Amino acid sequence: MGRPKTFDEDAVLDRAIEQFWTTGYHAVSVRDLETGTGVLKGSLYAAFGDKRALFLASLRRYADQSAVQIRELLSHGADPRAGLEHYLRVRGKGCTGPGRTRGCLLANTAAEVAPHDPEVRAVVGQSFAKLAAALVPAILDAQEQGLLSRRHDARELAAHLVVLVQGMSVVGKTEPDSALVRSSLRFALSLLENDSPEKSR
Amino acid sequence: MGRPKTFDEDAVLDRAIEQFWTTGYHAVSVRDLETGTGVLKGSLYAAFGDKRALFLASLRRYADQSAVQIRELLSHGADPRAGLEHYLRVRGKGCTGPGRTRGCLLANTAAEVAPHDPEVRAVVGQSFAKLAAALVPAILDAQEQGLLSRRHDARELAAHLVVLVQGMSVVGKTEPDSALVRSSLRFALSLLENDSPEKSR
DNA sequence: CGCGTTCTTGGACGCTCGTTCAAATAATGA
DNA sequence: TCATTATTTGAACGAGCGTCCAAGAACGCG
Repeated sequence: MGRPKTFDEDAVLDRAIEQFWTTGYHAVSVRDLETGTGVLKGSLYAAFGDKRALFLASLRRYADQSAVQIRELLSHGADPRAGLEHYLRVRGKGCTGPGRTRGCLLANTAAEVAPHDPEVRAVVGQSFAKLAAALVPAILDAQEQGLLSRRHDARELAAHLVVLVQGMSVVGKTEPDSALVRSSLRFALSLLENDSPEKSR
Repeated sequence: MGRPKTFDEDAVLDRAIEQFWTTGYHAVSVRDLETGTGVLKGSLYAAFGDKRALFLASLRRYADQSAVQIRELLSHGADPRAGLEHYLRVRGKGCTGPGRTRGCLLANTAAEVAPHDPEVRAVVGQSFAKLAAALVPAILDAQEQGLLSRRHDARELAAHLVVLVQGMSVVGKTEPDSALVRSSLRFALSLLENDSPEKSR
């Protein structure tokens, strides 16, 4: 009953994600969101609440999509080590090149909004923790299969990779094709090479 | 001649740095800067131009201070390797703990402003490049003295550390004492341990 | 065909933003 | 002492912000 909605909420969130991602939370106005999503402000407020609530919904959706994507990327290659390498390569390519200076919405939000909004902070923090948690089993599997050196602790390596990826997404925003990002990516890939003389079990 | 200035421009910049650092560029208003610096807006505009120019001046000052600080930190210990370790430790501690969720102004700016302002982007990008360039000789020295494995290319390791430090400062903004930051720091420190079986020359 | 209900539409509100500027103030040199 | 010059001061401005809401429009149902 009643007049039907003329838009799909998830589709609107996807458009809002794009805007918050490329422009930042404070720099995007509700009028911008109006034209960007194609939904008039009145309807936006009716559907989502206020600007902050719309942002939180967008952020949560982005975080969920990231969690799904990392699982896809990790299961890409022939073995766990190849999955890890693929994840790093995709994340690295994602923040170099023209039009690739948006970085990662989670990193952008961590920098701009997180310290001043506990709810936002929780979403971003938990998302980072989830990313790291998703890397750990891949690392352990690779180590058990003798594809990856046991020199490093799996949890520490996972944390390191998460922090590194966020760093790449931030440093990459200063240049369309950052030499720093490319070099640090190459270094990270070298960490995944099994240069240990140990045998697999 | 004329009425003398009642404030020191550098001191005002230091206060402005604090505000932009903790609150972000867009979220700080000129009224905030007025109260924060103790200088009325009319004088701020007379001395620095507009808000963006004041921000750029603050950012450049911060970047200069960072360049000085990294040299101090690197020359801290007994040898180049100890200097690198000290640099990492200080940067790591700097983004964990209560009241330490401001991160790094350069990283914050890279995330929030850099993509939309070429001049800002240049300052931040060059600053990152300078940090990496400052790390290279320390790494090379440590390798030549047999204190650091030659397994890794010095330039790549330097880039990696810069990106990692920026990543720590971003991830650290989501928690007062981030386990991810601590773990990734521990991992980075393990990279600096000379576990290579090679002899120094 | 009304009736109830839900969503859309866009004008309006109060507020704060960044910026400007004329008047007031405090120093200098003659 | 007084004209000159540089700085301070705070009121004022237009623009844009986020938010609200009354009126209109589109549906299902009896």
